[in-house]
Amino acid sequence: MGLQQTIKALSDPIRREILQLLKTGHLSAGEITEKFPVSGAAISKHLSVLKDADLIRDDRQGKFIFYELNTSVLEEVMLWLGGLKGEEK
Amino acid sequence: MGLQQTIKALSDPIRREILQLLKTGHLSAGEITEKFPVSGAAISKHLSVLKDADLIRDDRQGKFIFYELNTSVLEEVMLWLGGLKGEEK
DNA sequence: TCATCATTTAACTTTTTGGTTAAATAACTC
DNA sequence: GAGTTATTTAACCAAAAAGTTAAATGATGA
Repeated sequence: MGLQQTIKALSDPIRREILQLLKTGHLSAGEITEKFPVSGAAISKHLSVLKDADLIRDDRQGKFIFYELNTSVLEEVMLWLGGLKGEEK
Repeated sequence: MGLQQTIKALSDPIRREILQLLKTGHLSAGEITEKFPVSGAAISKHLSVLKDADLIRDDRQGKFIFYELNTSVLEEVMLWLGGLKGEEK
């Protein structure tokens, strides 16, 4: 993990949109797939990138796998950005 | 420009290091190149990615081209990240 | 157990990215 | 103008990323 993995995960527009979708609450892989013009397999890979970066958590409920947002890891990105703008006064 | 271009530019570790180096002040392309184990041409391309994203500005002084940090464009990234963490209260 | 549904994984293709070396530009100095 | 230095651009290559379809996995329910 770490900053590199987080920023890389954030650098794809579909992945960022997925995160935005999850702001409103958890969604299953299928529900997420419906929102994008790409295959379920492609979305599944995006989800695994996000999961590896710990930006989302998964929760299997029977047939479905629900994904939910985890923003805690964004802290490190914010700090790095803040550091760049010299906010150490 | 826009968020996508900014985050993409930030997603490479060498480019992030270049930005950090420029925190202390402007540096020429050659001075930047010295800090990394890759060719000047490779650094030149990184610099052009950063410049296209408006994260740095260049300033030719005779033979040298000096680069300096421009953090203003980071605002948009911060806002996006903030939005994701639901800081609209 | 079999059929079905939700999702992931495998195998493969195309595009993008980051690197290289060599040639082109740009500016200085003699 | 010729030679030198700083940097970029061109042409190319290899590895990584993102997509596809098809096969595999996991869970449900008749």
